[in-house]
Amino acid sequence: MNIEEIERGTEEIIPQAELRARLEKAASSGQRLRIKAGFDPTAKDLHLGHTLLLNRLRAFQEAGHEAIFLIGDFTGMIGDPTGKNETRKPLTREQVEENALTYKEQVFKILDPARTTIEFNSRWLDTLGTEGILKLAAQHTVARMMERDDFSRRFRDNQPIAIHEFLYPLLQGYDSVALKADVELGGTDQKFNLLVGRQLQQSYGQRPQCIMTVPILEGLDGVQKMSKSLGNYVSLNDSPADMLGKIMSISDTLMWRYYDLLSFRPLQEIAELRRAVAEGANPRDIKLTLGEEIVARFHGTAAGPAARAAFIAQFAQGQLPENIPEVVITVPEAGLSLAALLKEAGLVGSNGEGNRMIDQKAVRVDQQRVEDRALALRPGATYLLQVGSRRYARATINAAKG
RNA sequence: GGAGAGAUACUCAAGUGGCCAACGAGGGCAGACUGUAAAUCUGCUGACUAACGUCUACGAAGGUUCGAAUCCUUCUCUCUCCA
Repeated sequence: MNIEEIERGTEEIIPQAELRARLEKAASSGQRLRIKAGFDPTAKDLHLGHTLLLNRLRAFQEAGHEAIFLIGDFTGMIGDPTGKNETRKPLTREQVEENALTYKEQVFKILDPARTTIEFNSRWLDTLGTEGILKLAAQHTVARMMERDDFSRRFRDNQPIAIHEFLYPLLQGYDSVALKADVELGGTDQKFNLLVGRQLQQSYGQRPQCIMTVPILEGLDGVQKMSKSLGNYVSLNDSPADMLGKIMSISDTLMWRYYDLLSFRPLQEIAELRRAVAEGANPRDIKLTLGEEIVARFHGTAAGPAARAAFIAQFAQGQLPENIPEVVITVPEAGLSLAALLKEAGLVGSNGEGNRMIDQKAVRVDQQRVEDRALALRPGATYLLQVGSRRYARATINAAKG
């Protein structure tokens, strides 16, 4: 067993000595530890930020332990208030179930199915009942709840805090009781909730879990955390080209952070890459290597080099991308302005935006820049439409038949 | 239960009868420069329109007015203080 591999990329382990002792004991006795990681099915698909946790889970699996992938279908209907400035909108049961399904499909891109148990916390929370809730709520005080940074901050800033939000950490902690978790993983923003789990297990007569936190991955902007709602994320469902493109758009500084947190390369190898850049290697190429590794992880080993080659062809050599969407546009007799065509082709959201893009020299037709709003495209032909450097469409224009 | 404050576009935030499609900042998009970098500079950022202009939008619904984000009424939601 390799403790370094398990602890790699973690932010904090509480208590570290105990975790190591448990791991060693388990290794010698052949016991499988129960490693819990909970996911709130609030988003439809997972992004790279989630994978930090999955990578840790996988590391535990490789050491022979059991990963419990907990889908918070019940708690998802509350919405974890962590890190939010405001109360989250609750999800309906249908939404939660739909999202949970897509989760299942995605996690096995990283996890080993043979050593994974998928759980839904509605299994025990549905039947907890009012009495159970009261008993649970009696285990914690308002003062301790207010220790949590986002609660105290919201309170101080006169932001509303609903009572049910206090229940969230308790229910999450109760999950650990129900699952008899040995270790729970979470982002650093989960530390409070994870600690509540420790305390609750003790209250319910169990050995408290060890907790392990992983850093919050910064999004593509390099400032805010990666999240779907901020739009700065790389989805595991993104196409290879998108995935690589998004990684290429990050800053050089952020690239190293991504290397540290996302790459599976040995730390020594990463240090060598840093040295290469310091000695004059183009950071772009190093970034491509990172992107290639990530693409290969989620789309298969062949996809990585393919995406890299396509990227170089399109952006370094200025060739057209593959897979340009094809659209057929039927033009009414009165004709359509170029802006309207762009809208029909799905490249801009409105005619006004289309005209703005033309004014801003962002529009190309058949690779020729267009600055004239009144340019008319003749029906009966196919044109390559382009807005900016990323939006392409091949539009076949037909005249309406009278 | 009582008293007071507040709700403005993706976010923060100015505007207290016409000059408001709404100052400013952030974000986003585009252009220049590049490595699709980052940083920087410039422009744009409700819809329809070639344009004049029209429509929709300042928590919701009514009302006053030639004219309302702005005034009045009711409602919804939030916060503060007191109980």
